[in-house]
Amino acid sequence: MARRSDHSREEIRQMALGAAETILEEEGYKGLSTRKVAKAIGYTVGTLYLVFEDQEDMVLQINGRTLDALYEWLRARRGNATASREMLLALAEAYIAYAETETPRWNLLFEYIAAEGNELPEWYLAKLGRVFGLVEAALKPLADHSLLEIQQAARVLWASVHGICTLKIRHRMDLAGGQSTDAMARMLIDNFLKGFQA
Amino acid sequence: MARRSDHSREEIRQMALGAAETILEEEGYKGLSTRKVAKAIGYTVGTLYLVFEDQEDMVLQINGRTLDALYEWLRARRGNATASREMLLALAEAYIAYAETETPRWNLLFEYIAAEGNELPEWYLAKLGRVFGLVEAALKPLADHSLLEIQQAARVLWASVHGICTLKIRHRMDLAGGQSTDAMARMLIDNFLKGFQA
DNA sequence: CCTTTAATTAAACAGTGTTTAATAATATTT
DNA sequence: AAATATTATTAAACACTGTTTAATTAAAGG
Repeated sequence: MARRSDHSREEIRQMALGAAETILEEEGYKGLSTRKVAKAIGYTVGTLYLVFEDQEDMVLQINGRTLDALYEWLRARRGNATASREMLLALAEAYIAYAETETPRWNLLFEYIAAEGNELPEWYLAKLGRVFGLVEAALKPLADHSLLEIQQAARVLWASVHGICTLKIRHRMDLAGGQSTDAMARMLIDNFLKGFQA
Repeated sequence: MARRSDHSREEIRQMALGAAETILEEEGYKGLSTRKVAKAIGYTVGTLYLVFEDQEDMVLQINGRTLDALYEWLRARRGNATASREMLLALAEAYIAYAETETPRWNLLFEYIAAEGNELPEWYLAKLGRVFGLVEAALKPLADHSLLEIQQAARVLWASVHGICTLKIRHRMDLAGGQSTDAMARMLIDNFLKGFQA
């Protein structure tokens, strides 16, 4: 067959991404394959290569949608506290909850490692920046710091929460003295903020 | 052929792990395959399955050796400062340096995700605990805290440094306001400690 | 109606992890 | 020493994987 045009390219792209997300959820990120995605949308692998450069590109586009979803998830859960501390705690808990709820998608977010030299595309960095922005916004009330300092603190804090989340989800912290991930994030934020505001 | 017994099982295991590490270094963790390892040591895949349960088991054993190497690396570089801050900074910088120097091996350390339910084996958790122990030791001089508090702080701090390292190496922080990873770790440790000691 | 265009597929290639039965070199027993 | 039992090792198969290719076929343009 040829030129069925049952669906536009954009439609196929969206269908593929949707199908990939379903497979991801059901079989984990190692169960994701081009053939499965193609079959799920009633096409062949060849068609996928009309819409994605290669599998890495597909993963990157899934990750783009995940970043959007994560942004909305965090925004909906950050609360409306005026105090930095409360908002940061809410963001951290929301981030951890997202990782626990959507573990395979969250894993895929970090599975993709830009191969030597080929950096992440602009549109992807923009989505990433939007997420960081939420943390920056929460830190803004601390007026006695420059914008740069706040940007940097946001990155440090966010990366740290992410690290706690990672080690917990990958079972790297099943050792003695086990606190909950939330408690660890709280310990981090409380102590960091005390130091940052001093 | 059969029963050559050129090498004992244990010898084959060691040879395989060594070969795997070389491949890892040269081709990254996606270039690692059972067939390549087998070929490198002059055997066939079948022989590998006499020595490893499956590829996941092989990865876990590589990771075990990486944890040992990391432990020695950190121990050799932590310095002999009496102050917690200086030792923690040295540890953090050493950890980041290790990740940058041995990126593929370090990546593999977190690529292995225990499949639903099957937890990490005891011997692996022990090796992990030994690494955490270095951080705990650095925090011990802060006498005004219980052992439990120190254990918890060690985990929080270590996870946080790891998070910074991850986001940097996976290019998730190529955004405005770029500080060096070391500077971020310093910011983290300084602020956290100020809060923790208060 | 015929020709051009391009969407779609089937098939191939080279690789992967893993399992199987066959092979051949060593131990053990006779 | 010869025959037998054992087992290390391999070759081949199976069912996958990502990716590329040429062939097909439906629709668009003239």
